[in-house]
Amino acid sequence: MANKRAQGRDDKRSRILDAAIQAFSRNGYHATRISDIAKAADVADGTVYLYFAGKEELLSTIFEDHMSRFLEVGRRELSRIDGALAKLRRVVELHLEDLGHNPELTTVFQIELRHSSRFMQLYSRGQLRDYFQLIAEILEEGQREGVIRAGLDTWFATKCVFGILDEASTNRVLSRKNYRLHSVVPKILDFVMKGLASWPVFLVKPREDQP
Amino acid sequence: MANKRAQGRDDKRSRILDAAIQAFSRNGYHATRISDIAKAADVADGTVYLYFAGKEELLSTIFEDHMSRFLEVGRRELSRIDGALAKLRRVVELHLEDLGHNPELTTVFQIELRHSSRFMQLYSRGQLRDYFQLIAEILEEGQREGVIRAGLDTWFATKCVFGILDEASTNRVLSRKNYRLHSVVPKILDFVMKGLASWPVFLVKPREDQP
Amino acid sequence: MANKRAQGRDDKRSRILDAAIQAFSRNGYHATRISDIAKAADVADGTVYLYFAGKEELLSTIFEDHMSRFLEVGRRELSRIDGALAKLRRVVELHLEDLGHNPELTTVFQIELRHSSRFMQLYSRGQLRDYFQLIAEILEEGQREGVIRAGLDTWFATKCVFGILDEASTNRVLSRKNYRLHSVVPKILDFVMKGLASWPVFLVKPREDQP
Amino acid sequence: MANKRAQGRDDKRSRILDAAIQAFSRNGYHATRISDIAKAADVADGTVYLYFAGKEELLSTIFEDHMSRFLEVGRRELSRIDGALAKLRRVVELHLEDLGHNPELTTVFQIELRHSSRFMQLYSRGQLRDYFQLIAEILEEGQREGVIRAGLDTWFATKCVFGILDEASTNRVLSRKNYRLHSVVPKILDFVMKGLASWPVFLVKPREDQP
DNA sequence: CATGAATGAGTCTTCATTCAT
DNA sequence: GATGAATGAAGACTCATTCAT
Repeated sequence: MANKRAQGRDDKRSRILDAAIQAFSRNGYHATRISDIAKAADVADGTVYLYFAGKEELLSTIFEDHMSRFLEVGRRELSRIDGALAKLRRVVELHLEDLGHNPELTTVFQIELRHSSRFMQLYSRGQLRDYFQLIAEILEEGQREGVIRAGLDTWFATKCVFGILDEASTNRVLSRKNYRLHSVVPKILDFVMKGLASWPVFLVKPREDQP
Repeated sequence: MANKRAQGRDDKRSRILDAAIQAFSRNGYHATRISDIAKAADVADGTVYLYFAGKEELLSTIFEDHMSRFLEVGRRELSRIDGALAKLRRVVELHLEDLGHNPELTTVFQIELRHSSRFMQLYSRGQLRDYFQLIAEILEEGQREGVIRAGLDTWFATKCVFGILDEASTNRVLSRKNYRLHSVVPKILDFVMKGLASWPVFLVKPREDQP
Repeated sequence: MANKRAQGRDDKRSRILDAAIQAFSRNGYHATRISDIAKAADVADGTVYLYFAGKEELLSTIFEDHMSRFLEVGRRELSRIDGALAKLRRVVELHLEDLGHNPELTTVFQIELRHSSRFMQLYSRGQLRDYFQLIAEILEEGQREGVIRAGLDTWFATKCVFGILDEASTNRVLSRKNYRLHSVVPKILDFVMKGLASWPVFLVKPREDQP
Repeated sequence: MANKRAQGRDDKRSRILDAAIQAFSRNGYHATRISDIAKAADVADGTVYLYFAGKEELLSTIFEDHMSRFLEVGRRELSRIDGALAKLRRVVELHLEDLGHNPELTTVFQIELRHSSRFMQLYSRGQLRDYFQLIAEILEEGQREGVIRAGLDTWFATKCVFGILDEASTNRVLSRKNYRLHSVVPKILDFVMKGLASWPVFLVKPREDQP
């Protein structure tokens, strides 16, 4: 009975959260009314406030909940993988796949969340920082393995990698085409690993662009 | 006289636009009221509507105006530069510098603009596409010169480069530190050109990540 | 057992009532939520409705309960006192003391109760009328004793006395100073008995203000 | 033209204020919706906020506006009257008449205003204090003339007089009978001047109630 | 009797936009 | 062209009350 009630609670919370994701992604954060969400979740307007402090918390909860699960899954998977390159590939796949499984969530993350005044806080600390840390550790592992250039500022490189993944995600959302992940992932890895330069550049005048 | 009148118009238009940039960046798009902008521009509320169709157009005009000028300057400068690598370096500099000269504009671009429902349209077409084109042409020129890998999907690579630049801009806005551009630009170029991989990886098994 | 159960009921009822007095006086009737009262009384929200029909009844019950007790005590005490003047003095003392012993109750009576739409009904009938009656009877007794002017409209005079007592109570609440009752009571009696006029006025032209 | 506009402003302000008095007195402060007031004043809801900060300010403005006018008229009239007793009589008349001319205003003052959280501030300072001062000065003048007992605490006596007047006003509102002022005023003056006591009391044992 | 999760009606306030002057 | 007073639609949030357990 207690179980049933607890399930009822979780059930309602989930339904509200799902409805919010749908609504935010379809109509945008500001255009979405609490009453829309409540109606879609089949609860009363006031019920939303039993689970969330307000509209903004709904948005940040969506982010945090999803990010938590993503990080958890990511860490678990990566712990089973050997080799920085293989790990990196998996991260790229997860980043694109994960959001790919829930395109509406992607819209919320890529478009709506950016606007939130709270996003700046979420950005630099909290779970997004954890994600950065996850990537940075892979790069450092790669350096120890020798497959990633020593001397590279791994935190800076992490931001670059994230920028590319983020841009790829945004692209998927905006282009609405069903990007084929299996074709995008290798391209990203190729770029991330080898950059733009053709080898001769390095072989002949490897330090041209370094001061 | 006609000139003077035209200047009067332009003057007012500029003042409104400047006020809008300040206000949007300081308080965010939604928290900014037309009356705030009008007061800061020293015009009546209604006057804003003589120059702009509404609040949203104010935002898109900021984007378009600035992007136009940026592209114009960019194209002019690049036409005087020889060599794809030198051009690429200049683009990176311009991207970061330009927005760097007007940090408030950066905020508007990186945070507020993303939220606009019209941004999706602006993103895929219009001037942002022109900007992508500018970069893509450099990459293609580099391929012809042999300094950039042949066989690289230049449009895809352009998106990657843009993702990195965009992330770098966002970082500057959010970290509020005075990023020293002269230290960031070389790091970006280094990453963009050489990627993550240490050379031995390529020399030993150059196609590991290619299907 | 029935007793115990009844005590349980009364106990809960009392706790709710006490909590309501505290809350109403501290935050005002409208700003007080039923849930505040329930929490302070350590019962569930719904339990409040087992004892009271609603928020409004809580307010009127506070008034009626207290007024009943006040009248009961008042009548008992007065029955043991001889002489209208002594009785009057005791009424003044009781009015100020009683509410004085429970300043929060005073706030509820002086400030919150006035606002109740039901107050108008309570005012003209019910226990407040009983209180008026109590005072009026003293005045009539005084007339029979000869210590109070014959020909005085006792009902009207009662209202005057009440007005003074009420104002004194309000003053105590608002000034938050600890009015010393033993100094206020004689002043009130002095005013009530002798009024403003200096004796010569009466001696020379005693009926100036009478038509 | 400027005049017309200014008139338009004042006109609208007045209409809103009048509508608010009607509405507050008929339905009570809390039950009155801004939209009710706006509709009755024949303006848009938002217009109310161009003239008043909110609902509460509407209430306090009604009080202050009216009290100002009342005090102004009172002071002017009293300056033309000689003798403290005559002045006192006029104050009683004005108090009852003034509110009598606008019974709805009386309801607002006697019932609704008391509930306002701001009333406590208004009570002890501001214009109500000015009113107290007005009465106190008459009493002091009466003491100098010798018609009012020397040694009387005039500030305390003022509160008593006010309490009586206030109670009389409340009575009028609640009883809804058309109190005949010309019969109430003398009764009040009689009570206020002579109190309850029959003369013999004073003549025989004048200080019985003084410590 | 007691609980407290759920309900949903109710409203103040903001502010983009208009238009008479 | 310029003004700024007026408009009125729109919506997040509260909380008294209910009722299934």
